[in-house]
Amino acid sequence: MDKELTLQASPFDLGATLMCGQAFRWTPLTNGAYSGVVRGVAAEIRQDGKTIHLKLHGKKDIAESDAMEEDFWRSYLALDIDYAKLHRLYRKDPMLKKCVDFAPGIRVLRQDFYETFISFIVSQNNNISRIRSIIAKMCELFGDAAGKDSIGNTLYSFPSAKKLGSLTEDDLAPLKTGYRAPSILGAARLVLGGNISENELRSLNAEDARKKHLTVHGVGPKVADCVLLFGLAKFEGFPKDVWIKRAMAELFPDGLPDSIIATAGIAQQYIFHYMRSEASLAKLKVES
DNA sequence: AGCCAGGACAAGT
DNA sequence: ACTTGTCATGGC
Repeated sequence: MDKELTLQASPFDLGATLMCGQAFRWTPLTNGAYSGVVRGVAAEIRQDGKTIHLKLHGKKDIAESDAMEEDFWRSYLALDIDYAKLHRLYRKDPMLKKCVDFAPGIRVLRQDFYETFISFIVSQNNNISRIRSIIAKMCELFGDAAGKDSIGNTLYSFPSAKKLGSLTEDDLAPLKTGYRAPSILGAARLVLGGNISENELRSLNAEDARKKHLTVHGVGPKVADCVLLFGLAKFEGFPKDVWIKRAMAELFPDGLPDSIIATAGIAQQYIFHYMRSEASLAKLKVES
């Protein structure tokens, strides 16, 4: 089944939102669109001003999935959240204003819990480029063909917990995930066995959901907060990776205002993107 | 060619 | 409760 949708979004920056490091499965095409697979649905998405165009392809088994529906994508892209209001709050702090103003169109996506859980276990002590390539290969080897993008590349779904959990470390070897391999398999098996349950986690408050995550081997404070934020839409999650630690030390020595605690993770994404962008600009300057 | 990366963990203070 | 060494791999 194929379907096209349009959505209205403002403020919104599709490219920055998909490529800022919160999601690893969107690929820029030469025509300015991005291709990816979300819940088994092969999608191509592009932005034209305030309009978002979506081309969806769902094979028979998922043609009835809610991921083929407009409401799903409105939620996925966080278009139901009043970002203008959040921006007004964040801009009360001068440094946070600077971060927001650098890329105000970034939104925190509501991604699939299980995919986020596995993906951020892969992410530990790893760089975004390599995380993307590892996950791409994982999907190619163990996922299912979900469709093709407009230039003919086959798009693969994220492998199910059932599939991933049935693998051995030898099976995973081609991914070169190093010491993370046991954690990846273990996490998939926890989901498969119901010990880690999306429904249960959603019913918990952020603090308890975080504690639950910390019981999983390979999941520490940073990954736990990424899953809370990106996979469970618990916006209190505030992942502290090396960039954020650097930003807190250099840009926010007095900490962040208490007023943002409930949505700290959304603010975090502006800080993260600002910090990484500033660093790459500085590097360019040195090399010239 | 090294340094670094959306870190976690165990062992040691 | 904090600090430190170690871990596999490849991007840059």
